[in-house]
Amino acid sequence: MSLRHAILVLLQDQEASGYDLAREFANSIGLVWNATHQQIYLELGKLNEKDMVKFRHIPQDGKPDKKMYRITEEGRDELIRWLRKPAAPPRIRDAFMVKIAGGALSDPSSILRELEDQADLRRERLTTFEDLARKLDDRNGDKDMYTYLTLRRGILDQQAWLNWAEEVRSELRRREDLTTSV
Amino acid sequence: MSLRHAILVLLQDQEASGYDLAREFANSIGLVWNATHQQIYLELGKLNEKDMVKFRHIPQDGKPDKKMYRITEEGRDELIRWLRKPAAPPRIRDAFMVKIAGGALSDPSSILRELEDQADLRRERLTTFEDLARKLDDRNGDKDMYTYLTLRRGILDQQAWLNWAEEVRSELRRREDLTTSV
DNA sequence: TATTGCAGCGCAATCCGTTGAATAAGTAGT
DNA sequence: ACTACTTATTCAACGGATTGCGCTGCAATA
Repeated sequence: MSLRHAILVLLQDQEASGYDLAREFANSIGLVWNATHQQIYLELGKLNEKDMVKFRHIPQDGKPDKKMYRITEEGRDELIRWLRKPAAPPRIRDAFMVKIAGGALSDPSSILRELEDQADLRRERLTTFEDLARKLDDRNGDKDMYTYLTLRRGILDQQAWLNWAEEVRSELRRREDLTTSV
Repeated sequence: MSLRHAILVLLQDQEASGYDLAREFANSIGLVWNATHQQIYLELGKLNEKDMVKFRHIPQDGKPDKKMYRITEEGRDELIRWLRKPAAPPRIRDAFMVKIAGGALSDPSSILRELEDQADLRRERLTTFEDLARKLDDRNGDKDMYTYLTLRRGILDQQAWLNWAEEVRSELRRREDLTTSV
């Protein structure tokens, strides 16, 4: 239940609209916490009711009005309270891995096909993370260090995944060799 | 929404009770898909209504009766249909990482403390996965290969995490040196 | 001119998931 | 004798999340 806290973390640095936050969830924080715009707008409403954020109306011409949210004292208190207590380990729910575990039902070629699709995705992520990390390489402020470490987490994760994919390929090839040589 | 399919994968090999499945979710498949027993019982109920599984009553003396579930033709069809269509990439929701991203608010020492707790957990998982993988090292059947690959995924994942933790430690130390030398 | 996309917000229905508890009887340990 | 754990299933309540839909209006593109 910490979409809430992810939002508060983002609002710490700057005032932002729901839309802004949704974009950041699609990029930076999305690395560690996913959320859609509906969820975000809903949560902002709740946070507002609890006085953890407040907003000002910004009328815009042409575009619809927007609400620029900022964190309040109560919000910051809540965030700090949350930071203090230990986080539950993330629960894992990886559909693709379920497929692998039940792989004996599929044929190897279709597994390999999907593996490559997933690998493309990971490679893409890897390069974007690496680019972002390179820009932060002269990390000075505390804040930069923590975003750098967050990115490093993403990078190591993608690399581990890609290494695993390599193992899958060679195992499946090994198996093919065994069966065709019979 | 593929708790369903994870269950079907497990039922493929053997008839099992909800309780059995819950245990397997706590171990083997839990590596890639987490679920509690309540969820499993509920899902078994739904699967039964849709005729994707059926069960027989086993009265037991001493222990309460159990329901042994097995997969049906419809269940197998559904599973195969699902295996064919591409899996959505898993959504990431890692509370601890949210803390890191907002780390500038905490003090480094409390971050390090929690890091070590999480690292303990990962190390523990790593050794259990490695033990299981060693037992499968003469992997022959297709099925064994896929469980082996699943385990490898878990192993590489834990290792990547622990390597990252090492980076966090040295970064935080570096930072401490900088600030204390001022 | 029609379509697509972006910026910006929201509601409603439903589904999924979590928490917490209840029941029931055996077994193992202090 | 008391406690705690294991086997085995189920229910109720709540809150979180997802899916699908709706609105406005500008800018760009085909």
